[in-house]
Amino acid sequence: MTERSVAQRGRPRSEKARLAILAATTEVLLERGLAGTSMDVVAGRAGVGKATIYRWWPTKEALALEALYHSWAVAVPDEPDTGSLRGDLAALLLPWARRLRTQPYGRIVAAFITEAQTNSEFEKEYHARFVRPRREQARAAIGRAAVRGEIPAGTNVELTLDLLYGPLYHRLLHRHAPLSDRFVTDIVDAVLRAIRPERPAVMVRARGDHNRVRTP
Amino acid sequence: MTERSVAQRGRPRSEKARLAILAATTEVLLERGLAGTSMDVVAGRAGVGKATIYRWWPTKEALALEALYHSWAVAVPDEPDTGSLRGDLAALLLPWARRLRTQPYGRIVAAFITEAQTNSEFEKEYHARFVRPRREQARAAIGRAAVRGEIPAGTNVELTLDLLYGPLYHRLLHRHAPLSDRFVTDIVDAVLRAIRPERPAVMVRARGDHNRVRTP
DNA sequence: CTATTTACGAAACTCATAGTATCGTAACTT
DNA sequence: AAGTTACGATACTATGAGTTTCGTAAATAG
Repeated sequence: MTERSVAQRGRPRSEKARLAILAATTEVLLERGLAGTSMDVVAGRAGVGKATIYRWWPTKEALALEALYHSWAVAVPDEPDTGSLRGDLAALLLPWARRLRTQPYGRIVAAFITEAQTNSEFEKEYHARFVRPRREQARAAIGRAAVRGEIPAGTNVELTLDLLYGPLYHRLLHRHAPLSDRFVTDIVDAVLRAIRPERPAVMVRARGDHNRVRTP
Repeated sequence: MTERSVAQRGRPRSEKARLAILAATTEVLLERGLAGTSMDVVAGRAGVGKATIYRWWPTKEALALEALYHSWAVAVPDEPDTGSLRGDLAALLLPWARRLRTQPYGRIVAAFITEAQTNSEFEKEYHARFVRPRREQARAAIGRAAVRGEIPAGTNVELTLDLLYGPLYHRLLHRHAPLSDRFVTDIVDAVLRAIRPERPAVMVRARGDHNRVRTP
């Protein structure tokens, strides 16, 4: 989408302007939310002309999406394999929850979700950048747990993912209670109890790791 | 907020106009979403002047909130007591999920959630009308189950509520999968497994009702 | 019946902002 | 040096939320 052919003819795109625009956008987004972010303010703060922004991003929403994605692109945990599903899920969800509560990201995410309801191009990008990767990581962790025999082979994976992420988004968006570490681990524990084999083997709770649980 | 003193002096408020405004608003909301709903169109379709709308509602968002609430105010199940937590929760969640999938309510709810992030007056109203009542009903069902001994007395109720509603909102808003009846009952079953006593008594799955489970 | 009060529909208005168009200039390739 | 593309600045268009004005309608008070 922002690709350029190798052999370019005229003046090359200014990388400095590009980064300034992304940084200014994230800044204003965090200060005022998406609706409160005006393109004139972004252009002014980035020290560029509005036309320069619109040459590379079709809409304010597309710019905002890429800006937030860019600002989050630092330090992605990437597939922690702790040996237990509990550890893997905590490793995925805890850092995410921690970042979410450092700044008012909730209203930006809410605005993205709202935009995605009406703008299918935006929806595609939003899912590709913010939703699918996280689900894939959790799906992989669940897959490893199934291979280890830690959970039944027939586990409903899609349901499990929704049970994990649903409550997190719920609190992020409805703000009826904090996204605390405790909340995250409570969700993980609850989901593990829900999908664990019916007749729990000997292993019943150690609150630490549990290795190898055989399902009948 | 729309209250009037008993002894009124001038021309009384037109109930006909009020209902026409609410109906037109819901109609346009469903057709175009909140962002696509213009006050001129609502006024035109309701056959009223814009000033009449703004005399009774402070903003478009406040009007939209009341309009959707009003359109949903018909047929509220109200505290089903089926005798089992599973039955009670299904009775609460299934009709809601069914209504949500009959029309594009998701984008309206998304817009409400987004507005609530920035407008605290709106947030208060949104919670009072759309969030709190449903949570209260589910909380009551969980309370009855605890009294019956169906679930442990120490159950984390807030967590349980988020485990129930979170996944539903998640699919409503992210639209990665349908809000099917099956999904709803799967959530309920999973949550019941999660909060059921550790050492499951004899009762292990009947997919029907299960009455009275004694916790050690 | 008349005066007073409040609501009404219509229409013109203000103001903010997303997105476009124009312009003169800068930075690159051939 | 010529051609091409990007740049910042600025003026512009279009849309829509919310306000104001106006003449009129529906009620109450005396």
